[in-house]
Amino acid sequence: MNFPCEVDLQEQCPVCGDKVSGYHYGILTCESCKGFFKRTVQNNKTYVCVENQQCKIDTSKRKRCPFCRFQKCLNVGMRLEAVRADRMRGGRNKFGPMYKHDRALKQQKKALIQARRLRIESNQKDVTFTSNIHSIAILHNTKLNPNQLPSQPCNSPAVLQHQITSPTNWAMKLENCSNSVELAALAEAIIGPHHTSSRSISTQSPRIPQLEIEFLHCDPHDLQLQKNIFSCLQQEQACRHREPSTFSSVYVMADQLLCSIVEWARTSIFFKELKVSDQMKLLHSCWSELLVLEIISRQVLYGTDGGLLLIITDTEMYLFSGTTLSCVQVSYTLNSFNKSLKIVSQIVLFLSDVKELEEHRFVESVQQQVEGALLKYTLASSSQSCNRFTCLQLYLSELHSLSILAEDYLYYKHLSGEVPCNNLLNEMLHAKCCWT
DNA sequence: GGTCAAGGCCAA
DNA sequence: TTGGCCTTGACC
Repeated sequence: MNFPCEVDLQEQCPVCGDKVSGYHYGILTCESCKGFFKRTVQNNKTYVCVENQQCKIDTSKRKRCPFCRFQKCLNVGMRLEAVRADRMRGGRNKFGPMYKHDRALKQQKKALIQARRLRIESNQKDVTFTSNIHSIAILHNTKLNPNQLPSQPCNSPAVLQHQITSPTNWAMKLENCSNSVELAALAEAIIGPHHTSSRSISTQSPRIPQLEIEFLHCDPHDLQLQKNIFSCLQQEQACRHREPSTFSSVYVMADQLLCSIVEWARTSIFFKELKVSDQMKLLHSCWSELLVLEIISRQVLYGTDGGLLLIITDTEMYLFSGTTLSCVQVSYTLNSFNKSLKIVSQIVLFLSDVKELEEHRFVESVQQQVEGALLKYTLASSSQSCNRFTCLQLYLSELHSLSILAEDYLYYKHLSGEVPCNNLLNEMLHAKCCWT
């Protein structure tokens, strides 16, 4: 992952990049842009751009074009209604709770970055890979097989060989895709063409373990996803000349879910506006969180009673009950938010603290808009919305922890070569391998 | 009483 | 006109 050596705690004004002095008119800005926005609104000023209305605004050029500066103020989220018509001084306005939640979220974000950095440092200090590996499994009334726990050190010849013969670079292909159709074509190229249109899944597909069938039935509306998964499983069976193992089946499903997540992201509001390079950086940073959220969401929406459970364990088998409990809590909490799950996904997508984004200010303003949207949704949907909003933020932290466990386990499987080849999940894990 | 986001003031 | 600093006052 792309982590800077030092997290920049000094906020920059999203309009001009100057030092932020506090919340002003809805967002964090510098004193200069605060004053500029206030004067413009209070005095009903109108400006004209002598260029093409796309002037660059930074600390040195912000005085040159007030038109573009004011447009940028509005674009990054400064609120006209926060300027008081009666010019009353002092006091608080209606944005107070929003500022409070935004601060809490930023604090949480910093804590997450810190935790992630500590974890990476901890991983780097470990001599063997098995000392801190965690396991993730999708179970259905079964227990984890102790044999599934890692036993191979990461610097073994087999692992090194696997790293050398890594799959083709999916990221480069993604960069060349300009729309969802091309992306779907790429996904098909990665997983192989599916022939389910002329065949009956029930008669022609490989023998799939019961738990995977139940998993597929979790989302009866997602037929295309089911077809893709069956197609991949058929291909996996043909390649290995035997039935896919339970783990391979789960891996294929996770990979296909990941493909659908990427497709959703690339066509979603805000994200599609970003440059492809920024899209890739964000996705590389949060794919595992989105994947875990997707799995939990499907569990909540389609299989809450006696269905599949996402269970996280440590290497010590008997320690997993506590984490399991928290995972179930996440599910039930998210259940009450099921209509806003895509907003939650947007938060995860844009919450990633990725440095060196070309459009980092746009991403920051989107973060605020998405958080605002979720707050509005919770305010409109429940009298206890403030508690729910705070709760959700806490569970986002839990989601992040779960995703780290999932990544670790899949990463180990990736290194040990136990996974199906040539897929998106492998590419993400291979990228992780290069970054850490 | 402290905090902090409003508006106001004024030198450059 | 700008932008740094000051004053104000609701909220905690």
